[in-house]
Amino acid sequence: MNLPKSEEQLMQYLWEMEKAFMKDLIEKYPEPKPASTTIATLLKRLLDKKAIGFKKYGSVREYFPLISKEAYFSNQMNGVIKNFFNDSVSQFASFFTSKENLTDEQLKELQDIVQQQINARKK
Amino acid sequence: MNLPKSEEQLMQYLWEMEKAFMKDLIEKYPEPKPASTTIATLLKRLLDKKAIGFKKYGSVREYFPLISKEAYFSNQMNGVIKNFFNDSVSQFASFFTSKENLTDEQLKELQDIVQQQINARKK
DNA sequence: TTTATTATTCTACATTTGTAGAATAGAATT
DNA sequence: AATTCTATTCTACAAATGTAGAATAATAAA
Repeated sequence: MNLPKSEEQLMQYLWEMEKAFMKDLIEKYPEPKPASTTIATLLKRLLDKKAIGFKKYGSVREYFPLISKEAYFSNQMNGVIKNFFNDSVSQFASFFTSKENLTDEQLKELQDIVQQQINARKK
Repeated sequence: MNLPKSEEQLMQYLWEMEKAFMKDLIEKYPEPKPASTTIATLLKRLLDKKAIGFKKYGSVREYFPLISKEAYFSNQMNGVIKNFFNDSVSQFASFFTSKENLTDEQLKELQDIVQQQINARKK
């Protein structure tokens, strides 16, 4: 699933809120907000793609994501890693740690995170 | 600079080759290759966007990237990190190490990479 | 119940993207 | 020189995307 920018943005809000009525979503947008019909269109397109679902409360719909942020993101990353680092995760990691402007603290954090992960696995 | 898939693919080849004549690019594509005019169109669009340039050899053009793979990729990543991890690199790293299906070896590699990076910095 | 408000669907339309045929120009080959 | 091949530009067009007005339905407020 690869969503266009505008829909991804909306998903972002929805992931954040977990579930929301249209009006809540509209509120999320910063000024200048898009027309409400624009948002309605996006919701409809996302429904068609089965990226979101809704539960009816009377006649009002409460929307919620059908694909998790994790799954979606993971998918995006795989694409990036495949395309830019011919599928080598470590090549990616290497690039990431050196080129991405990580501060020393962040690098240290990363070290901890990796260590934790390693510990968590050897059980 | 955010390029559409088809152009990104072409850039990918060009980054790999560093510089290339149109025919070399065509060769890069796997079967079924797109029509040569399709590639020509993409080259033109990339020229318009100033993502690539060319040097003339007689009447033949040798194309080359004007934006580096590093810069482009870095930009992509920043977008992803900003959108998905509200700008927190470590939050990203954490997600990456746990959710991305890293093998134990890859995780170890990552550990080394981080260590190296840390060493490289404390001069 | 009349009116104003909100949510949804439909329709519309300009851009952007993916793809490629037609036309043209220069270069290589016969 | 005539023919063929290659690169490039132009034009074209369908599909996807970004955006929103018009119409309609359902609800809430006057």
